[in-house]
Amino acid sequence: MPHEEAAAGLDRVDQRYTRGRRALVEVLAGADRPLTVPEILAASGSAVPQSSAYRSLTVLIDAGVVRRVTGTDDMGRFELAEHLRGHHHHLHCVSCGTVADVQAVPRLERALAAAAELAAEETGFAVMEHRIDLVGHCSGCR
Amino acid sequence: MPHEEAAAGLDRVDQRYTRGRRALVEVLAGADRPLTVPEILAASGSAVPQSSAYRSLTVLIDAGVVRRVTGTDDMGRFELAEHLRGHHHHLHCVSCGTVADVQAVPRLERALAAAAELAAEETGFAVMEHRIDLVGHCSGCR
DNA sequence: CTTCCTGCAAAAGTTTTGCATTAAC
DNA sequence: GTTAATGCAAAACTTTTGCAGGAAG
Repeated sequence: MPHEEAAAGLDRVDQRYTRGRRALVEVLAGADRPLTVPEILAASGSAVPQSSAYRSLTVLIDAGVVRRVTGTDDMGRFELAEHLRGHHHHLHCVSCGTVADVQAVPRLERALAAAAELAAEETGFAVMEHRIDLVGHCSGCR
Repeated sequence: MPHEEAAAGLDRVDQRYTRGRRALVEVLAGADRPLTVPEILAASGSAVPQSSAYRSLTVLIDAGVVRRVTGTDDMGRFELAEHLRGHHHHLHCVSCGTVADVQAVPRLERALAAAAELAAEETGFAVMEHRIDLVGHCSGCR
């Protein structure tokens, strides 16, 4: 259970670990892929109203507990942050929009880190993280 | 001018290259980064109404002329397809949401292509394209 | 107790759709 | 001339916000 980490993260930004926020973390911890807000609401059994979900997700992102992922459509998808979930990348399905998790490949990670640094130098961009996404058709949509 | 390519692409999917669609292609051809729909509308001087812009962009994507990019926020951003614009990647600014283009690095591209193939084998995903995005703060937001 | 979070409802913003008109071929 | 794209207006959908009530520390 990632509750300790979540509590610690919230504490860092002077936020409380309330019942609603705990429910959100629990839903995300039980998912094997990033979830949309409608999916989160359904999974929590209407224990969390929309507005609180959006507000709490924003807070959790701020606390470094949750990460927002954008797919091929423009619908917010949410997952636990890397230190709670492990480093991985995403497969985006162009037909149904679903995002699936995929394990990171160490060799690729090293190459990427180097390239990101290079790109940062060239552009004056302060790089915080990199993303590699593979886009295509998931097994269900083929 | 990418008009010939656009016309050809539309022809392939039995679509007409109309005045409105030409205007959209022209706006995107003149941009150095992916644009949101509001930005596109502003740039075209209200020559294209919202609904037509969305409808035409969908058609142009279908024709392989335009590509949709998703940033850190959930707002659609559009740019010309790779064969009209050249291969490149994106820098996403987490504070203002702007997406800037960045030239691709050949060495990295090779590593990525190999990794994408590997990931495809492991997951049963039919990979169509890969994306590398760097996320951070742009020079204006630092 | 005091402060912050929640919940409802309504607003704001982007994207989609129906239908009559207009333009493309 | 026929078919398909457009333009307007209004709907649908996700996300944001105001404000009174309730929970957390």
